[in-house]
Amino acid sequence: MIDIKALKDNPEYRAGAEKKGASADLLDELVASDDTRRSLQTEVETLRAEANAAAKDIGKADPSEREAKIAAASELKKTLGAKEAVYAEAQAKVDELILQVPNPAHESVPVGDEDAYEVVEVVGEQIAAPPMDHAEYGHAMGWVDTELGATVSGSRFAYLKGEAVLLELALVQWVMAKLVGRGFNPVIPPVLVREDMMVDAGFFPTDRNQVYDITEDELFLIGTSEVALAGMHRGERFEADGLPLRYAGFSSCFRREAGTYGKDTRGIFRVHQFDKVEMFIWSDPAKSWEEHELLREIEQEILNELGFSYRVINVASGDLGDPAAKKYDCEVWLPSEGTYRELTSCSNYTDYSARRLKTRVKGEDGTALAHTLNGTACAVGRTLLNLFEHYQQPDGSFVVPEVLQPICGLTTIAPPK
RNA sequence: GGAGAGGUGGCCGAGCCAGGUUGAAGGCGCUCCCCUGCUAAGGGAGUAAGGGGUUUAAAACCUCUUCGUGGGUUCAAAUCCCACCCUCUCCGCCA
Repeated sequence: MIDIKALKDNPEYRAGAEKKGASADLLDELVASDDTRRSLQTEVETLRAEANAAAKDIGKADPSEREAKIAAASELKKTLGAKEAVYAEAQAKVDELILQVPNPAHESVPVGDEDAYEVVEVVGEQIAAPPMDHAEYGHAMGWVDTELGATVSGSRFAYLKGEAVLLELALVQWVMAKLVGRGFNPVIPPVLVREDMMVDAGFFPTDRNQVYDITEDELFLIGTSEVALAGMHRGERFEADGLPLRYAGFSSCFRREAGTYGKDTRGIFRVHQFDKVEMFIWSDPAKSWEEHELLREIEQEILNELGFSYRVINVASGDLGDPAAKKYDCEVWLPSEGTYRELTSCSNYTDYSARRLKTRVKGEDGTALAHTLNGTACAVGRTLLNLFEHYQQPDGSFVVPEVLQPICGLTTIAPPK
């Protein structure tokens, strides 16, 4: 949720929202309806103050005067009720409009649609495709069984088997240890959450059709542990010197992938269920941009140590999504497709999410909304399939990345028979 | 799943049965001041959050909302009624 006051008073803030595609008409209408709302609020509150005073007066009044005073107060209540109805309408109008306004983009975000991204850094070479693409290789090695997954659960589900499981566990262990070393608190959150949590985390109503709904129990499967991590400090007020708070959540993630029929159908690139280590930071508003760079640095360090070729892009304003003021995507070179594909990303939501979560920071100049940031440390499934291509040898054998070897106890894995 | 108890300010905890000077006693903590050679102890004052308005250099002031959440009754609700959520204890079941 955005800051209406800033929208009204701060031209830069407004420009940032327009950069994200919010129309001038929408913004004008929001500001105007908020003005109306506030003047109605004053009227309602004045009436309410009168009614409160009248009620107190009755409590103190002599019994003989009570009846007349009660009658008068009763009339006042009717007037108040009518005004309240008008106010409620004005409030509803503002609520409806404000949810349509995205978090203003940071000044460093390139303006434009999806293709207007800015390449921040390119690491490694665009290596040639190995004999088998990730899907073929996963199947040949007996690591990924999408057919069985489809039989048991439907399309976009898979069984992960054999050494791939050991690789996954090693990846998670390695990444978690790294994050703990960076001051992150490890968390395994619930994967089922209530509706209000989905709303507060900013996923409902916009992404409702992407989320699995457990109707019977009124619970929803999270698409990322970000949802549950955001819930850890709802309504709290931090001391500024207690920040930043950094969490590393590990969970399975569930996505309906509605509207992606025919897209990325090979292997486990796009599946309904995958595991992910997610970073989440509660920051002092004054320091969130430093934290954002930290997230990028960690993501790059992970990619570097896994030996991937990749590039980092500064995502363009039109492709940011509502909550992010700025987002970096780390796209790994996928040789079989001859292109860079997104593996991790990190965003600064500034106060957009915290406003709904009501999470504040008490600092020297009073309280302010906290800033929240999140970033992928390791999307396990996609990392694995990138490893399948980067570490596949010409003879079909697989060399385990050095950093994972001591954890999973494997060095090379024999080619498929 | 069955039975019971309970959710009040940063924390503990009264108030609820008998609705009205209770935004909430008391205590702890915290802040400031006094006292004290240091420390400890003692004395005094202050101390909820959020929204809106007026004004200011800053402050101050007015007002609304909030006693788990959402409704209801009433001139008036922490207090009465309804629904929901959560926590705890006991029983049952169970990785």
